[in-house]
Order: sequence, then C-alpha cells, then structure tokens
Amino acid sequence: MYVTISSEQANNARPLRSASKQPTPIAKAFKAGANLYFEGDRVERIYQVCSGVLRLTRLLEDGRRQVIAFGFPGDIVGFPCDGRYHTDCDVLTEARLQAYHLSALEGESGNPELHKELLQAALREISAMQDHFMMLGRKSAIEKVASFLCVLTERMSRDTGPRNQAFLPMSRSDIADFLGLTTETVSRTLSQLRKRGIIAINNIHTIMVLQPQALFGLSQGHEGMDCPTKPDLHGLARAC
Amino acid sequence: MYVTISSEQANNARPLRSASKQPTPIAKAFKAGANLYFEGDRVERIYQVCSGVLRLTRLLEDGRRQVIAFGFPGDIVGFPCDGRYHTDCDVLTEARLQAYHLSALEGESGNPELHKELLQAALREISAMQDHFMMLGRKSAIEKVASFLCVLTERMSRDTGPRNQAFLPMSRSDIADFLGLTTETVSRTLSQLRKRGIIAINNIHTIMVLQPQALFGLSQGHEGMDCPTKPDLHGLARAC
DNA sequence: CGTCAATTTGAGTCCAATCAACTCCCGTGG
DNA sequence: CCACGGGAGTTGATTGGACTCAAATTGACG
Repeated sequence: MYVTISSEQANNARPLRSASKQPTPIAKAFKAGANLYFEGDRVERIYQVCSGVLRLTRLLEDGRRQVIAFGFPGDIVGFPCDGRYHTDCDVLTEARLQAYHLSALEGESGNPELHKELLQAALREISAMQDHFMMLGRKSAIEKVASFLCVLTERMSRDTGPRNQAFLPMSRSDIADFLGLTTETVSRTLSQLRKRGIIAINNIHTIMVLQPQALFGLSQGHEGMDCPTKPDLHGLARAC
Repeated sequence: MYVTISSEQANNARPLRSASKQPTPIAKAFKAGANLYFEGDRVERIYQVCSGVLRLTRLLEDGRRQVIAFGFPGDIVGFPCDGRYHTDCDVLTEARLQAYHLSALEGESGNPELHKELLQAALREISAMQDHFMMLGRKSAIEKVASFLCVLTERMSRDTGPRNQAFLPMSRSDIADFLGLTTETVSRTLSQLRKRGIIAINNIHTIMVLQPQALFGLSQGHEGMDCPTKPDLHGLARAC
C-alpha cells in the first residue's frame, strides 16, 4: 500500500480469484516477524494479503533503509522482475496470505484469467507508486505524516465503517523509512498534531482523528486549517 | 526511465513486437514540446519510445511538480489504471513513437502475446520505481545528482558505446523535479562536481564524465572519492 | 519490580530551500 | 552588425526545516 491521497483506484483491490466460486481456499497463516522473501531471491510465489499487514523494504549498502510499501488486505506483493524479488518482505502482524505459484501465471500452462488479473494489479501498483513519488519528493514532514494518517484511516474505514481511527501496526522507524524522514521527526510531527487537537494518540499503535478535514488540509499543504468553519465529520467520512 | 544504479533490468527493454518480423512498422513522429496526454485522460493508446525523450509529470494543486520519469528509447509510457492516464506526458526532443491501441491488449480480441509483453514491461517498471524510491527518500543532493548522471551515461553508452558522455535533453528544473530538489541545488551540485574534476560541462545539455568511478562512489554515498590514486590532469585539461 | 527497547522530547547543527543578483545564451529587430 | 530583451542557468547570502546527538520517558515483558 502506498500512502497517497488520490487512491480511488485502491478501492478496486480484490482477490485475484474473485471470479471463482471458492473464497480463497488455500490461504496460509504467517506469524508476526516472519520473513516471506529477501531481495534477490528467485520468485516462485506471488502473494495476496487476506488479513494482516506486510512490510516491503529495500536496503542501501550503508544501512539506509527505504520502506517501499506496506501490504494491507487486498494488496498483491512479490511482483517479479527478471525472475527475482526486488524487495525484502516481512510480516508485521499475523497474516493470512493467498499464495499463487508463478507457474500458474506464465507459460502455456498459465491461467490466462489469472494473468489478466495480475496485469491489472501491476497497473494499479504503478499508479499508486506514482502518487507516492510526489510525497517523497515534494512534501514536507507534516504533509507526509498527515497524508499517511489520511490514507490509513481511509483504508481502515473501508472495511470497518467510518470510525476515524487508525491502527498503526508498524514501528515509528518503519513509518519514517516509508516517508523519508527520521523517527524523531515522525514522533515530533505526531506530537504537534496531537497538541493542535487534530489527532489523539490512544496508544502507540492507535490514533484517533479528531479533525479529519484539518488533517486532510494539512496533507495537501494547506497550513493552519484547524476548524475552517466547523468540522463536517460526516462529509469527510464519506469523502475519505 | 527511473534513475537508479541497479538497473540491469532496463537492459531487457525491447520492442513489444520483437517476436514479429516487421521492425516497428507504424512509428509516428512527434515534435518537441508536443503533449501526448494529460493526467485523467481516458487511455486509448500505449506508447513505446523508438527515439527521442519524453517527460512524465504530476502536479499538486499548489503547483508543486514531480517528474515521475523520463521516457527513453525502449521505454513504455502510458500505463493505464482504471482506464485513465495518471501522469501528464510531454515530448522533450523530437521523438518517434510506436503506438499500441488499448483494444489490442484487452478483451477477447486482444493479442495474448502483446498482453504478456505488457505485463513484463509493467513488472520492470515497478522494479525501477522501487529503486527510485530509495533515491527520493534517502539520498542527499549530491548522491541524487551523481546517481542521475551515472544512469544517464550508462543508458547512453548502451547504444553508442562507452563514451562517458551524457546528453541532458531536459531542463535543470526538470532534473530538479525528478530528483526532489530545486533548480538552484541541481546547478550548484553540478558546479561542485565540475570544480572537483569529476565532470566537465561542455554545454548546458552535454556533460562529460571525467572520473566515472568517483561519480559512482558519490552516487552510493562514499564521500571524498576523487582521485583515488592520482589525479588525471590530462583529462581535466581536455575538459577545460 | 527491573530491564531493555521503543518512543518522546530537547538542544544544537547542517543541508537544502529561499530570496536575490548576476551571467549567459539566443533570437529579434532596429 | 549590434543593441536589446527575456528566459534559463549560475552564484551568493541567508533562512529554516529536518537531522543529529543526547537525555528523559514510556511501555512491554520476564
């Protein structure tokens, strides 16, 4: 999952086998902390997240890290390139994953339906990554963090209804490495949002959005937008 | 094209119809400055660059811009998502483009061979974009510029042989918006590389790489790698 | 309750952005 | 041919936001 604002396309995420009758028959369970694969491994399976959260990362020689994406339910991870994975992939919270053997996707024996679905998933991925470029290249720290929270709440509410609550299964340093910041800056920015009354931090992994409009405004670069007239919580819930 | 160091996969770029006999039969010419499409336009064609250079951009409401990628010969541009383009696309230098109608890629009438090629192209695109994340999120200005030059020279030399020369068809502000910097910083960083004897700037659009190893070192974050053994004064003299 | 890691907060620094001036390059027209 | 104009690029001075280093606090877990 790429944290972006214009992510309508993510709504289309669905099981690759949605056409079939059986509801994802052979999903396997993975424990938190487990590693799915490393960068450079030969690709044998592609995974779709049924539940839980994954983390895709890349490393630079000197240890600098970039979190490429988080894998939320509905997402596909493990896109191959030249037969290899190009990120590491770890399980953040206990997850159920649907694995697809690469052999089912290529060659004459390949399932053309699956092949088509995979292309659609890859094209959505490209679009989402393009959004994320804007964030990494052109947004300030507070815009990045606000964007991140906006998409998380949007993503959450899609399943559980509009609850204005974000669950952050990942650590602060995961967030930092995703947004191109440091853990200190992420922490400071969250504190600032809390002090301004825009969010409340229930615990490290649970954040309540008190002023969704203000948060959205900040994510778009509109400074000082707390309570422009009155917070239209209903409208925002609909919008996000 | 995404400016990254580990871009071996780009070597695989090839015409979508490589299997066919005819050498890209219906490539059309486009003038510099032409617009191929805008973000949000309905996708009807996907393009492969035969010659020339394209620029893919995104805009934020307030005018901030991110150059998503440059389209060099061999690259595919116009990946659709939900039937729409998700970037603007403009022609930087007079280009010949091979257009593929979207109808040829989907539905029952679609060419399955083309479909497969498109998926491969999309997967390469994803991998290249992942590399670029690291650059935008975690690299310093000099690392970004050095990386950019490294990949440009690598990309050039692929066709014309190793000539240690980079042609920059785009403006400084295009480079800046691609790397997440300002034009001033790009300009300053190039000057710094020139003063250190690592590159020479023939003219605004042509750069000679005098110390490829030092440039590569800088792109990877190794500081102070000029002249590892002895300074090649001849190279410098030639350049200046 | 104690330990240790993760997170938060604080103080100071630095890199890149900003604001501003100047140069260079070209094309245009007197 | 040269003066002029204007945009792109470069360079300089200053500012500011995020980083770094360091300390305090919280929280998870035995």
